Amino acid sequence: MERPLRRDAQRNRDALVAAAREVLAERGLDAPLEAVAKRAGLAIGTLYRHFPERGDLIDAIVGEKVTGWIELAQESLELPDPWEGLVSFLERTCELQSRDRAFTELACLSHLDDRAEVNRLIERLVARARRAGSLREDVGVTDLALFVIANSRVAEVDPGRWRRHFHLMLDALRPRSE
Amino acid sequence: MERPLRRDAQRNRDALVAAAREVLAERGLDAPLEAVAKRAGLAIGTLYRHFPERGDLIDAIVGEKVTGWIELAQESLELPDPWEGLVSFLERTCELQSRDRAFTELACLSHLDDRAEVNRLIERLVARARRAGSLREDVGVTDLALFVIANSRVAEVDPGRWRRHFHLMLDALRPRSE
DNA sequence: GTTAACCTGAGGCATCCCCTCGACTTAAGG
DNA sequence: CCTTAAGTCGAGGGGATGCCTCAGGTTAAC
Repeated sequence: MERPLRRDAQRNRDALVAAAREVLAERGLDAPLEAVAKRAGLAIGTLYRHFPERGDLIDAIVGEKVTGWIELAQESLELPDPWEGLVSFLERTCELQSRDRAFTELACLSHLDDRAEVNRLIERLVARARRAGSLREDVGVTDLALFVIANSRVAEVDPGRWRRHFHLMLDALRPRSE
Repeated sequence: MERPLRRDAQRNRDALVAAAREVLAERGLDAPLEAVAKRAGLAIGTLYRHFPERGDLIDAIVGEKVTGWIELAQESLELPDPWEGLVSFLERTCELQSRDRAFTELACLSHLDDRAEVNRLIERLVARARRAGSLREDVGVTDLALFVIANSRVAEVDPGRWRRHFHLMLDALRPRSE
């Protein structure tokens, strides 16, 4: 049923996806599709041939990013030390934000269904860290969300300094008396 | 030389400035001027009669906001307790951000000349708090700027919770051992 | 060589915001 | 009142930007 794409068509399709990754990272989820085509060195018509609806291309990229984020959370859960696990997740999330505007948008500004999955994992990261006494007792998932949201602007405005801010915030998460 | 405005003209001019305050607070510094006219219940032509260049109206509002911010810093410096002074400044700044998008933009995203004045005052707030031992030694003006920048996004995305985030951040500013 | 698949990019459409200007309205002074 | 200069109105011209289509030229594949 599914005829394979002609070789050049396949190459172009791949180029479009790669270009979309770059452009969305730079300009966010509603970057103009013409910028994507241009980056891929193709005409806008070609883009529409492969992805007739705006959603098609964007969805592909968003899917990738969400999957990547979920994997990140899972890997962090597998780290033996609970505190390190939590820090690893937060730090790498913040780093993604500093380099990928589209990721930032879906991480803190949108309300995807897929976020539910990540939220569950974050809850486990938090519960584990708290049980180990590494996290302030009154800090919950919501607070970490605020944390990530806060970083999104810092990373945007001053990409060279988000890490400094990040470490200050981490200090706020530790229990008061050691 | 300066004929006074006709009474209705003066009333309209005032209405425009008031409308601009509201609209800029809601939509940021580059809100469409037509929204301002509409809010004032006037036609766009009237707005242009009073403020022939875009800058004229915006500048008036920006001026107000900067002045207000400087006054806030001065008041905070006059509080007897250094830590309270710093907190007061930060908290009221964050609160302004939560209600005024134009303020947010000029407070963390732009590079006005007038910011110099505020920066000097902030430096004094910081120096004073540190001398009193209320502030972590390694925290400087830059860190507070990041703090304010961070809040701007939190206040935008989740206006009901910026205060919670604010208090967590304050904890990060205190010296480690009490 | 044939042909179906593919590529191209100018251009029509829509949205948004800028600002102007000629016709109309009204405050203010006599 | 009446005059008139000051003020108001809002349709509309102009420029950006982005979406998407389609007629005509190109090329992979057999």
